[in-house]
Amino acid sequence: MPSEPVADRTDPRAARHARSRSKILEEAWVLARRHGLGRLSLGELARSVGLRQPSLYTYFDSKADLYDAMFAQGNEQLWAEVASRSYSEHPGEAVKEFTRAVVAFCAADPTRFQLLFQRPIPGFEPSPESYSVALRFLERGRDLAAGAGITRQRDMDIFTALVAGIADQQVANDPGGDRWLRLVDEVIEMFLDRLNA
Amino acid sequence: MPSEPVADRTDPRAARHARSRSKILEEAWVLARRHGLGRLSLGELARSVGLRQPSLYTYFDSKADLYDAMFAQGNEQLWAEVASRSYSEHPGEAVKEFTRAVVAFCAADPTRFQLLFQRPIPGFEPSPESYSVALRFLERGRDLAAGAGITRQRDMDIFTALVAGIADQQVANDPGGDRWLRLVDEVIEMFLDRLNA
DNA sequence: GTCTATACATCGATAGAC
DNA sequence: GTCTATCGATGTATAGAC
Repeated sequence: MPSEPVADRTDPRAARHARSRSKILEEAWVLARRHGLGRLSLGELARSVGLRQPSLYTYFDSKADLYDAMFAQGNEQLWAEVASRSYSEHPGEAVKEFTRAVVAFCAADPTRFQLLFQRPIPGFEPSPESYSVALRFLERGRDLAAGAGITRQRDMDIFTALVAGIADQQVANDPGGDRWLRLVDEVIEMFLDRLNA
Repeated sequence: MPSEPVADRTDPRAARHARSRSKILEEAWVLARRHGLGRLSLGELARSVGLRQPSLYTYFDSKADLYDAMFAQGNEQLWAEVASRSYSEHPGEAVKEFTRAVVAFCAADPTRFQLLFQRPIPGFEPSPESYSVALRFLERGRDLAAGAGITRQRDMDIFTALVAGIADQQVANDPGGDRWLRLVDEVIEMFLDRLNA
C-alpha cells in the first residue's frame, strides 16, 4: 500500500494511523454497498467518518489507492475464511467444504464479491501487492482440488466455473439465503464422480 | 417505455424519433463499455451524438429511463439470438446448443452481460415492460431444459448455475476467447448423465 | 425537437495555514 | 494530521425561447 508511512511497527503514531485507516476502509464498504462501487465518493466517505474530504489524502494517495486497499482487505478476509478452517481428510469432502465456504463468503457481501471477482470498475487494476493476497487463495483452492483429482487445466476450469456459477446465482437471485449454497454438495459430487468414472 | 410519444406507427415523425432514439441508445452502450455502467453520463452521451445534454430529455425521461431502455434492448438482442436459431430434435443436444448460444452472447459484450444478469447499479429495477422481454428468454430456456428432463426446481437451479458459471468465467477471465465456451458440451453432458442415472 | 441558460449539487485533487 | 479554501470539471434536471 503506497500511502503507508514509514514507521516502526510499534510506533504508537503508526498504530493510530492504521486504526483510522481501518475505520475509513470499513465505512467505504458501507457506502459502496449503498451506492455501488463505481459511485463511491470521497466527500461522502470523509463526512461519514467525521473528516473533511482533503484529509482522506493522508490515508490514501488517490481514489484508485482506496479501491486497491478495499480489494486487498476483501481478499484478506477471504483468505482468513478459507485458511482458518480445517478440512476433512477425505479429499472430496474437503473440496465441498472449501466450496461451501467460498460461496457463503460471496453471498455474505455482494459488493465485496463484485470487487474481488468481477470487473465493475473499468480501469481499476489491483497492485501486485494486493493481488498477491488473491493468489494465496487461488493456490489453496488449487491444492485442495488437486487432492481430489482435479489436476488438468481443463478440469480446473470446470471447477472454477462450478464455484463461480453457484456463487453468482446465490448472490444475484437469493442474497442472504441458501437456495444455491445448499446445492454445493450435489454439484461437486457430480463433478468428482465424472472425474473418477 | 414511458417517454415514447403517442403517434401512429407509420407517422414519419415517429419513425424519425425512433431512429434517433436508437442511435442514442447505441452510443450509450459504447460509453458504458468504456467507463462502466454506473459512470455513464448524459452530458458525454449528448456530446457523442451531436446534441446538447438537455435535448436527451426528448428521448428519455430520466437516466433511469435510459438504463431501462438499455436493459430492454439487451434482452431483445438476447431473445433474437436464441429465438432465431433452430435446435436439434435431440433434447440434450438442444440444451447444449442453447447454452452455447447464451454463453457466446454473454462473452460478446461483458457490459451487456452485467446489465442483464448482474446488479451493477443499486436502485435500478427494470420496468415490467422491459422485464417481460427477459421473461420470454427465461421461459424458452425452461422449455428446452424440460425437454431434456430438467424439470424439478432444484435441477433448474443447478442448470442456471452451470450456465451462469461458464458465462461468468468466460467473461471475466477470457473475454473474446473460448476457454470456457468450449467446455459447455462436457458440463451439460455431465449434468444430463447425472439426471438420467 | 433543439437550443441557451441556468440551477444546484457533487466530483477528485491540490495549496498552504495551523 | 487536520483544516479552510479553492480549482476546474462534471453530474442530473428544469425553464423557456425559437
